[in-house]
Amino acid sequence: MEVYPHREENQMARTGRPREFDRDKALDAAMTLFWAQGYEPTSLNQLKACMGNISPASFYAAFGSKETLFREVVQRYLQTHGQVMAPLWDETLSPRDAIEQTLRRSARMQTARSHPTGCLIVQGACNCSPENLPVQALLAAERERSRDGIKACIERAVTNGELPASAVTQTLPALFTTFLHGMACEARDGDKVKTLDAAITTLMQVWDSQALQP
Amino acid sequence: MEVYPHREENQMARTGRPREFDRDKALDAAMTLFWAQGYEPTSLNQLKACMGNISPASFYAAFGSKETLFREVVQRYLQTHGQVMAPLWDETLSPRDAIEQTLRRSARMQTARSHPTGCLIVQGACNCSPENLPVQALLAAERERSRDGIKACIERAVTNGELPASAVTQTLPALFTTFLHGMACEARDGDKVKTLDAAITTLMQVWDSQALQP
DNA sequence: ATATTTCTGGATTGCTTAGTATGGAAGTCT
DNA sequence: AGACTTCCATACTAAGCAATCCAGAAATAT
Repeated sequence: MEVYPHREENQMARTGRPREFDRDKALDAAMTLFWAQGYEPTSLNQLKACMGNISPASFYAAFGSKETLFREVVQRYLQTHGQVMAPLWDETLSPRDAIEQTLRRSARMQTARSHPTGCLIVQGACNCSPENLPVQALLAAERERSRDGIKACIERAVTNGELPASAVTQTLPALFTTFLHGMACEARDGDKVKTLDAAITTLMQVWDSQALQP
Repeated sequence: MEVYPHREENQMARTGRPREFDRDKALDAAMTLFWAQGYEPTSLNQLKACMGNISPASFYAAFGSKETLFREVVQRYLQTHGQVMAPLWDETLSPRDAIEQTLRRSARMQTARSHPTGCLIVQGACNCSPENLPVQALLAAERERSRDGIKACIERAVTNGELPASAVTQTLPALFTTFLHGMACEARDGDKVKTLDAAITTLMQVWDSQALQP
C-alpha cells in the first residue's frame, strides 16, 4: 500500500534495485526542454530521450506523469533561475533596489546562453488546449505572485516615504510588471543583455522622477 | 492541372457546386480559436467544429492545410485588429503621438471583451515543437517589424529635433518595445485597459523628460 | 438534356500521443 | 541462501492527430 503513485526522493537507503539514471540530471534536462518548447508541444518521447533514453516504465515510476513532471520542473525553476526575483521579497533592500535588481537579474538570466532564452513562467504554457488549462493556471498564479511582489515594493516605498502616495505612484506596479514580463518576449527574440539593461536604466528614471527627497 | 492546392477567393462566378459555408466567417472563427489557444494546441477537429461543422474535405479544399490557414489568419489579423500598430508608420503623426497611440490602441484592443485577450502575434505560436518552427518564425518576423517601426519613430524624432541623439534616446526603442510586448501577457492575465492606460501615461513621461524644447 | 466542375459527408489512412502491463533483472534485508 | 523490493526493456493499448480518398450531390456551361 503506497500512497504515492511514483517514487520521489523522499527517503534514503532504499531497498530494491537502484535507479540507473540520475533523477536530478533528468529533471534538469526536462526543464531545459520544457523551457525551450513549452509544456504541450513537448512529447514524452522527446522527454525520455533527453532524460537519458529512459524507458516509459522508468519515467512513470520516477515522475508520475507529464503534468506532475512539469510541476516539479516549475518548482525547480523557481528555486534556481527564478531566484532572480528574490530581491522583491528581500526587505533588507530598499524598494527601489529590489525592483531594479529584479529587472537586471531577470534580463541577465533570460538572455544567458547556458540555457534557453526567455522565461519558463511567462512562456512555458502560453499555448494550451482546454485539457491543459490547469497547467496554464499554475504559471498564471506564479506571475500573479510577481505582480504582488512588485506592488508590495511600491507600497513599501510609499510607507517608507520614498515615494508619494500619488496617482502616478499607483501606475508603477503595472508599468514595472509589464516591462518585466515583456523582457521574456524580447529575450527570446534575441535581444542582448546590454540592450535590456540600458532600457532598465532609463525605466528607473521614472522612479527617480517621482522619488521624494530623504 | 491546377496550380493551387486549394481554392481561395481569387475568382468570381465559378462553375461547379457552390460552397455551403461562409469562408470569411469560417476564417474569423479560426482566428478566434487560434488567438485563444495558439497554433499548435488547436486541432483540426476544433477548427472544423468552430468553422461551422465543415467536413475535412471542405476544410482542405478551402484552406489547404492547418498551416496555410494559420498564415491566412495572421494576415487577416494584421489587416484588422493589428491595425492598432498603424500609427507607427503614419508619418503625418509626430513620432511621440505615433508611439503613444500605438500603445494605447494596443492596450484597448488586447483587453477588449469582443475577442480573446492578448496578442496573436506575441502569443500565437509561443510553444512550438521543432516541426512548427516556420510558424514561430512567421510571428517573430512580424514582431521584428514592430520593433523596427518603433525604432524608426525614435530616429525620426531625433531627425526632427524632438529628441536629442543621446545615449538615453538610444535605449528608448527597447524600452517601448518591451513594454508593448509585455502588455500581451498582462492583458491575458486579466489586466484592465484603465490599468495599462495609466501605465502608458507614466511611461510617456520618459519621452517628455528627454524631449528638446521646440 | 448532358457534360463538366466543384463541393460535401463519411470512412479511412498512417502516425503520434500519453500511459500501461508483464516478465525478468538487480539490488537489499534477514 | 532465499525472500523481498524496486527498477527496467519490451510490447502494447486506446485515443487523437493531420491529412486523404471516394462516391454522390449540386451547381454551371453547352
